[in-house]
Amino acid sequence: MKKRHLITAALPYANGPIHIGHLAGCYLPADIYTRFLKATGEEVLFICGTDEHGVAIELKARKENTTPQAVVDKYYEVIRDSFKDFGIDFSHFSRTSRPIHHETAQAFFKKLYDEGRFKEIETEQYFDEEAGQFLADRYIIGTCPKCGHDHAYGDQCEKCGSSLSPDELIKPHSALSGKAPVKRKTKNWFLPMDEMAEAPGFKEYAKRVELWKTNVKGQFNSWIQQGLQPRSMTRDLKWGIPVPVAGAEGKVLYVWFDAPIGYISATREYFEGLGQPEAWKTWWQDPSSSLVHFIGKDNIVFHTIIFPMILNEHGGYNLPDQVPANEFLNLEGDKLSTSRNWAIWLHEYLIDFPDKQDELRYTLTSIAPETKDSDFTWKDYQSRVNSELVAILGNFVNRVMVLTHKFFEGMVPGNKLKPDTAARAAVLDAIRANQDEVAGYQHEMIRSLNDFRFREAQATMMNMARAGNRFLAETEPWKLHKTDAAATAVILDYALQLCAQLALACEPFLPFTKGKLLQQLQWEPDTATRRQWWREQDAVFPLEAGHQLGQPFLLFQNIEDAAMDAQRARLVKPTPVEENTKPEYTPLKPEITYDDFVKLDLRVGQVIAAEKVVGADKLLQLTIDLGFEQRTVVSGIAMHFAPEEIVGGKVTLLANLAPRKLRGIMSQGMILMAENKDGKLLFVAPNGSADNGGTIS
RNA sequence: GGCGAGGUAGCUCAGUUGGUUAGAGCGUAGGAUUCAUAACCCUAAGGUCACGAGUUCAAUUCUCGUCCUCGCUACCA
Repeated sequence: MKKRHLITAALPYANGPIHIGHLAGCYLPADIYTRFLKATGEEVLFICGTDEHGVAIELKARKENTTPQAVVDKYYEVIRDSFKDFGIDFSHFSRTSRPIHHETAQAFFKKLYDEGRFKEIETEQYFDEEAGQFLADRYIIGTCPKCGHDHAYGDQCEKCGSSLSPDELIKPHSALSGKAPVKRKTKNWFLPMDEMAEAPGFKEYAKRVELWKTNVKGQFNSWIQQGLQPRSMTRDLKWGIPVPVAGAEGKVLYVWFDAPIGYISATREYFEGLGQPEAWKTWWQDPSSSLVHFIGKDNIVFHTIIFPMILNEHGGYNLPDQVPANEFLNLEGDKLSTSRNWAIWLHEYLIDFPDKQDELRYTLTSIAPETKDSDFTWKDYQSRVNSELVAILGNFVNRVMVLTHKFFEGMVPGNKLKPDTAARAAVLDAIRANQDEVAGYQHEMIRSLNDFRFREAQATMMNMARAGNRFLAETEPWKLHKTDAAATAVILDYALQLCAQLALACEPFLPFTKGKLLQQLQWEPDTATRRQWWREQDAVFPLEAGHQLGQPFLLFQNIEDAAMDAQRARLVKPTPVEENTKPEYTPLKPEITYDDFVKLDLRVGQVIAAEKVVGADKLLQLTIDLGFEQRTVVSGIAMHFAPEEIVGGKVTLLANLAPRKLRGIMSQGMILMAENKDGKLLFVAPNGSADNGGTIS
């Protein structure tokens, strides 16, 4: 065991919020492991932050008509708060747009550059002249040469599944401007990974990979055996960290170069905040520190090959000791998808299930995709909560608390009993047997945690509560109390000590429950007690005779069917990929004459009042000012706009449309709306200061 | 296309360095019980271990092939 443990969790990409798949695959295991190590008294640092660069964020900003900075600012906060709410206990949560990260990443690049580690290679890349930038393969669209699908991407055709290069596409055009891209020469800096794989430091590191999880080892070996190719560490993009080299204007660092370095800059930032600007080096460079990366399976190659290679070439850094990558979590049988909104978002979950963080943590850990993809269903969630958390753990604690209050006024009754009758000897035997059983689980759980088998560890923790329930069934203190109060006292004393151990045991998995349990026990374990239990693996019986317990309350509540039905109803079945990504243009209508057009009386209007139409989901009742008069217009835009956000806005009104009653309200005209491909409505309005009532032609 | 991982009870998952009856939790059925959120506790039923072939005295486990799921894919090997 090394002296200190640096734990990282994959930097979440700041183009959307966090969903249960992220939590189950990466952040929860990392948090459990960190909490476990801390409980044993180890020195631990748990580092994370948002990854805020790259082409996807640039495109999202463009699509939403805002800036990349605004996008990342928004999601940085959402993501940070989600983690906080779920008790993901980072030592520090940073972001890659901070100056300290830019400096760190640039310094890294500069050192490798100055030492001649990169290869400068000139290639031809597709360039969008109108957008003024180079295009990633994914952003070139054209007709698939194999199946004729007219919306194939430059890297792959989603319809027939064939892999493509942009050159193969028929009629290629840019996803940004729609124009045909041209080829331009550009210079980039490549990491000669084939050569670097032969470096002694890397070869030494490769040996330890043999001991890692099969999925990780498999991919690692696959890449090494196939032979590595040089890979560009710079990109022709705008949004990112400028390449700190002369002649590299307009180029940024490849996100996969800069993102892992984010672990380092976040560590630096953390210690600078503590006023110890040099302390980060101990964690990254002292060989007595271990480095563990928690990631999802999509990140294996970067964390097991590219980043270690960069660290090794830079020199002076520790290479990872473990990369326990998980597989993926599905939701109700389908892949999670941010773009298709097939997900359970953490911030939304807490609105519907306030104070039920541990219920989700428990479910996700019990189905964590440790060896293969797994599936989250609301039915399963309900079952885990009701028949495990409520029935086993919550119920055991409640039974013990209620019995103690009933028989001993809520005081720890003490454990002194002589085996002076056969019945009493049997009670003491039962306690001893149960102690042995629980100690077995304790050792097993700690073993599992050390081996990154968190699902198994959590199940073993629950076995302790099961043992508690069995103990009560065997000793039946509610019966015995009528004949032997002294024997009943020792039974409940032991059961309470078991509750205290459960509070210790559930800490990595269920931190909120741990707090509730301690509150009921009116007990706060000191570091030595925790450490003794977790490290030396001795059972501890910390509650002293006469100690006054708190009032019992339920740790968990049953989840009703109705709540699950509501959640399932909320999930929108994802549409097939091609339907969603292919822009569908409505066919043109038959030709009309100018005379047809002039029949329309279009006017500039202004919304001066808006309210929801009672009993209608989609309708807003608007009052439109036309200068010379005010109109009441009922418009089907309530799903897209809140009344208060549109008051004051200019609109285009079709003013001579025959009035029509909608939901009992006479609507005098129609508001013109544009619809984008996501089905979102946008107002069509004059872009200057047009007067209300002005004509439009 | 290539490579990697996976396909084991109704569900979620363990496991097998090849060897008699393949495990757990949940769900289901039966029993027992009433301190406890009709919860707990005990018992039982449930599986040609994706499919086909091969090696072997013996294959769910090793080899090859096929099908399916997921991930990665650097002009793709």
